[in-house]
Amino acid sequence: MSHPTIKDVANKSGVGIATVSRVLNNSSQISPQTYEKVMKVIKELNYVPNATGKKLSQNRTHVIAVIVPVINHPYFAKLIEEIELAADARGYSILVASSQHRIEREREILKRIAQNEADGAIFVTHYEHKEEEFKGLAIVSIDRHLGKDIPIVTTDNYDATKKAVEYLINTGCKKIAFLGTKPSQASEVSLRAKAYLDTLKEHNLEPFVINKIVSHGNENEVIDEFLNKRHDFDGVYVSGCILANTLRNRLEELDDIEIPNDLQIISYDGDFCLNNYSPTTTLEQPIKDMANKCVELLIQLIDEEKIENMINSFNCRFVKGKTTK
Amino acid sequence: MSHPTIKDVANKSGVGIATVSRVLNNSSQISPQTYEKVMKVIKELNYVPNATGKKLSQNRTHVIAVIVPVINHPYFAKLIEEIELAADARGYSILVASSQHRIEREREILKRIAQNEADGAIFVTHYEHKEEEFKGLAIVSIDRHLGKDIPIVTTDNYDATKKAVEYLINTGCKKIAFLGTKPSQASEVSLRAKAYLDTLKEHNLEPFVINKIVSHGNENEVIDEFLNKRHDFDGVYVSGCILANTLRNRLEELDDIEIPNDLQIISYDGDFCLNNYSPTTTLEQPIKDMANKCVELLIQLIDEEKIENMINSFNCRFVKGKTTK
DNA sequence: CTGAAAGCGCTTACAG
DNA sequence: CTGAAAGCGCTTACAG
Repeated sequence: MSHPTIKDVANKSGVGIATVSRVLNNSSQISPQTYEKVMKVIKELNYVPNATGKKLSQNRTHVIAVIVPVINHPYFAKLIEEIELAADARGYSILVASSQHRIEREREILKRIAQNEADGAIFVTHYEHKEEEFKGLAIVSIDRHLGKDIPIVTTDNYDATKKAVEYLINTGCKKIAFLGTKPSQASEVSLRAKAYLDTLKEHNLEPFVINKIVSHGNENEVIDEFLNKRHDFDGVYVSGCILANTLRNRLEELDDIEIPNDLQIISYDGDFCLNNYSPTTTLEQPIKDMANKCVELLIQLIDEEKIENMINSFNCRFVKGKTTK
Repeated sequence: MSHPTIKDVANKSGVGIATVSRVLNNSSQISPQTYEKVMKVIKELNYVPNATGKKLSQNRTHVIAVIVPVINHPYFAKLIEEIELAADARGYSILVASSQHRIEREREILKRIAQNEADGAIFVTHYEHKEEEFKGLAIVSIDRHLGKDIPIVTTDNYDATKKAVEYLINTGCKKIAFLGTKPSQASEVSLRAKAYLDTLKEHNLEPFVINKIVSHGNENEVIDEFLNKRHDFDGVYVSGCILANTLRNRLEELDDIEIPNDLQIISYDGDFCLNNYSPTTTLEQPIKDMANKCVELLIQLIDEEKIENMINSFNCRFVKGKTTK
């Protein structure tokens, strides 16, 4: 027999399949003799339990879906990695799917969850969904308010940004730009632009905002616009890691601007440009903690436990790099 | 009823469950009246078939596992993304797991496949496995020879490298270094160093190799060693994208070397440093084609079809950037 | 401590 | 074209 089943083990051990199941799961007291006997046969037969049978009988897949716009993006890749580790530690596997910025793909994936491909999902979306699309599904959202029953994990976009902008001001910046790739839907991320505007207003400085809806891969559009309109900025707040890296690379080409003396840069997200020797000053999202929280919340949802906080905001860490004074 | 089953649909439609199943799968001729009747009830009940039931009865999960050393690495993130798209196009979902450079984790994941969490796996490993560990599993390997029954997808490491080194020589380089993060096990990747050595020998040039076993995140060790020992190199072949990016960032700090005039650089993999305006000259792996081939081969294996070629080597594309003359 | 039986939600010969 | 029944490989009350 190529793939022995629990029945084969039971027969060969001379016990019932229920007993084999109990041995496998340590689910109740088993006499030592029985235990040994069954274990021996399991080894002899090289028996491996079939997860699908278990899933069906338990109505639980122990799979978490992770839905992101794209996989090949340093922030999402890191997020997926940390979610995988957190999930694995709790006995869950992850199913990864990318929406590729297409809402129909997101719907397709949500459907798979309704079909019990996974017990629930951690969802990063930039699209508008009706709350009813999530009905009956266990979902945790990152950065987006998706509905009142859907917990959200995010960062202190407003406070961290305010602190960053104040840092630029305190180190002498007079003319500070905001560069961002605007989310297409209302998201916590929008608070970054708000914090920037509020802070500049408090200090009587004139704002300059470029905040475009742009897909990953086209970040240069934002930078182009900035470089074209650039007058005499001495500070720039950049709303994401790719933008920051793109900006830095572009400025290096120009050769006439020295960082941080002529221009200071602070980015959101963290520094993913792999440049250990000249890191960007950044508001680093605690991705590992966020991933852990996502998994924890999702499993609570799956287990129908009560969720304490529907909004879970993590503090970014201000990490001084070489792009600020 | 919160989650109607096929039985509920059958009862309400006044047909047998087999008929509902046939409607769902278009698996045989159905009278139009029956079809309409059943479809109507499916909609009324908002019925969604349960994938686990299907998996158990068909003994097929339609899930592919992707096992990589780390997820948060531009090459692997891109690979995962392309595999997901290729798999999705064929009706498969992907389960992603990272070994985190630990062989025990790889074994854990292989076990999950034996447990039918997935129908098979696309496997990138740097570790030594016994061929019997893969027995009975549908596995496709990238870059590594894992056993005679395991198809492998790779690139023309030798030829592409030879061409790159010759390019450096033809553009005037006299002293060319090889920088690499050596795979800990025999892998097609090792052919890069061989090609480098052979080519230098042919041209009577003296080789200089730094090829260390180094995990992702510690690529600086290689670069450090190179910068310390650096004498008067005018060319460097770098065996991977992270190394290339690290090297370039480090050299920028030094300020006394102009690229490509003083030093030319060519890397393997492709250019993942997100620097559109000053890309690295690179031997770009056709990751999309490779991903497609992996999925195609794996599904053939799962379907127990005959595999034509056990070794599938793709040609890298020489992409001229700004780091060579 | 243990076993027989029902059940999880599907698919698929088989018979009609 | 359709239905009853067996089967996929487990778990879990229930009874002992």
